[in-house]
Amino acid sequence: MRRDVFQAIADPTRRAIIALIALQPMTPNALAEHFDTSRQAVSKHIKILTECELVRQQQAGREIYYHFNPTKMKEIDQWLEKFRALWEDRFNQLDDVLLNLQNK
Amino acid sequence: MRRDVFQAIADPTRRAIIALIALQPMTPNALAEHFDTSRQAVSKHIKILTECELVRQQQAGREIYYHFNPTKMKEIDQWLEKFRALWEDRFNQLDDVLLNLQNK
DNA sequence: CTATTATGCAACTAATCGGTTGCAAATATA
DNA sequence: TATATTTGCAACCGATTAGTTGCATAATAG
Repeated sequence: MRRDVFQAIADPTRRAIIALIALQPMTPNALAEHFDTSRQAVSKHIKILTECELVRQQQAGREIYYHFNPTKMKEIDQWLEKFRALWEDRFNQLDDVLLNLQNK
Repeated sequence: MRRDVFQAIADPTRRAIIALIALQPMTPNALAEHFDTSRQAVSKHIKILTECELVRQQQAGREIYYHFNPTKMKEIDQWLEKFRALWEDRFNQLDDVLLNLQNK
């Protein structure tokens, strides 16, 4: 199934999973303890994150440690890049306004 | 209805709408011409974008011009900020690798 | 005034989503 | 070997999603 990074981060639970494993790799069971849902539900989220390569797995016996893959997050950053100039412009305009107020 | 910016940008059509009106404010009809769907479908996307304040409207007679609101996009940027250090670290490590290769 | 145009809203629909439970496979432990 | 643990997969379910069509409303044009 073709997965999209933007769709992957749309869900708050998935964003929380990303935030957790960004700190340290975790197993599905360990992750599930942080949420109010079943392990299987968490596993489904992990599967989606894996499919769009936001997450990588590392087998350790019967346990699987899931790692965060930061490079994939750059896709979002690159998309934002196009608009960053716009809100920075807006800030510059705000700066001008504040400057004008000060000069009065 | 409570809307989430992350959910709003999850849909590719909505991202395309944002990209279009970021260049210049547009009416729903004008927007719909860029897509392979009905005007009403586009209007529903606009509604979602408006609810989460990514888009603002300006009435001009019977026409409504929709504007992009860049400040709301900052929410996404701020969320990314937490992870930016991680992929920059990764780049630094890559730099080290390249440096070591050069020294050989 | 009448017709046309631009828009939003409501109702319906198929597909997807996020959740559940049950089960099978593989590894660790007693 | 027998049992417990960790995990993924499949089937099912209710809610949500993105799309459609039809219609009402308001502003413009003839």
